[in-house]
Amino acid sequence: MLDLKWVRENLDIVQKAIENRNMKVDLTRFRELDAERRRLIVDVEQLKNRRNVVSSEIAKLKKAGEPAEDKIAAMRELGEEIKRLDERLAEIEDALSAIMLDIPNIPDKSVPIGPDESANVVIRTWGEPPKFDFEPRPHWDLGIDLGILDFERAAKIAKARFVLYWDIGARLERALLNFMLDLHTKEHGYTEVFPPILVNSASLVGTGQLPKFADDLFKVQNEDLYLIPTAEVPVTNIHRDEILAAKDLPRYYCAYTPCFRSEAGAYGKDTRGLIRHHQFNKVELVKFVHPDTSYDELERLTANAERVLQLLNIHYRVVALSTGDLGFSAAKTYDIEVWLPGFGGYKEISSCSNFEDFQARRANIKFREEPKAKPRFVHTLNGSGLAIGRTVAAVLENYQQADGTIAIPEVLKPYMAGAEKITPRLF
RNA sequence: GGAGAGAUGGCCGAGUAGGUCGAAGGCGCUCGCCUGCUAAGCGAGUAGGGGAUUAUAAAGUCCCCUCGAGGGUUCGAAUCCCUCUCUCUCCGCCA
Repeated sequence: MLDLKWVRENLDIVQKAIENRNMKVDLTRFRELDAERRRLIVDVEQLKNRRNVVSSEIAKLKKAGEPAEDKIAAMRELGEEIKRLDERLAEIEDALSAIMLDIPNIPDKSVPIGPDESANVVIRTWGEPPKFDFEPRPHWDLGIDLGILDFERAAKIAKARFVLYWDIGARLERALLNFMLDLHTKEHGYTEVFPPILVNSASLVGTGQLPKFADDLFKVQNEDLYLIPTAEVPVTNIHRDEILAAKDLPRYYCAYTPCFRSEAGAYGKDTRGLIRHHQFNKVELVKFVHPDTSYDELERLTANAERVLQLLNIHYRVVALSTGDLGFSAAKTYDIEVWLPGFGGYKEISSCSNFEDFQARRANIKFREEPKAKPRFVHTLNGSGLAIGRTVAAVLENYQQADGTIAIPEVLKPYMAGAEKITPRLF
């Protein structure tokens, strides 16, 4: 959410930012509601002031044993008037906050302007695509033939876009998430947390998934609870409605959680393999930082995520998202796109964003510069470090051998119970 | 799931026959004084949000709201009523 006063005074900037995002929001209604709200506040508060003054006069009269019936009668009428105005004000404020919650974040100046992902800009690449003296195969073929990925049974148990990992495939998933958690906690200074994976609607409003994107979420029946689409939601909300001390910043958290997405608008997209599932595992990095440092922190966060692929020795590139491709809450985002030789292209494996104070204002996360200073909003950031399922896909495709087996990356060997490579499951 | 108790400022904790209570007191914290140093002591300050005012901002001043959340009763509610949420204790069930 943006600051109400700031929006009032910078309507043209907001309008332009929304257009750059290829979205529409009608700001004339905002202008009307905002003006009406302030008019009403002035009126109703004047009346309330009078009520307070006269009520204390009544108290004095009562104490002195003197009659106050005329004043009480007058206040009874005033009370009715106040009630009417308060109701009207509440309606206006509801409508206004609905608009405010629907306005996306303002992209940072450095974000490339463009209508969609075609305007994204490649910032850097790392490593090189592996060379094969055979035709590399996609991970789903490899996984199915090795008997470690079972899409058919997963569809039987749940539905399409789920997977059942078998044996060393399951271990590879677990190895990757342990490797990532160890890397970020031991070498990058993150504190590991393990949060609830069901969250309430207030948390989802805090990070920006609600009210706008309810269709993307799985909701628990008859409860105000949703399956998390990303650990960003519970972890960012750790400090909802809190005021941190300046010395508490920056805070770095990492979390492994499963993630659940309805993929409502994704029919026909990425229908094969591990790329776009209703349930997937992810290690998430979340930062709470001082506003002055958030863009430096974004660079470091992205570097922390990249480190995973570097250690796995898998080629990738980093892309700056354009205004048209940028997420609703983000001010700036780098996607890390991993090379998938069997699939024959790059695929997003991490999305690292600076939300500035957009989430902090929604979730009311503040800090004090000095012990007595006025609280200010922190800046929040997060990024995948990394999505596990897509990393499995990347390992399978990049480490595949001519005979259909998969070599195990050096850094994963300590996590693989002595296995040197993935061979077909025999039972 | 059943029964009971509770929810007040960063923390602890007063405050129920409704009337200067946004709230005593203590701790903590900030600033100052005092003191070779430290401790102790003394003084002052110390919730959040919103609105008005000033050409903008900071500061200031005035006002409104908030004593878990939302509603109600009343001229007036931390105090009374209703609903919800959470915490604790006991019982039941359960990994």
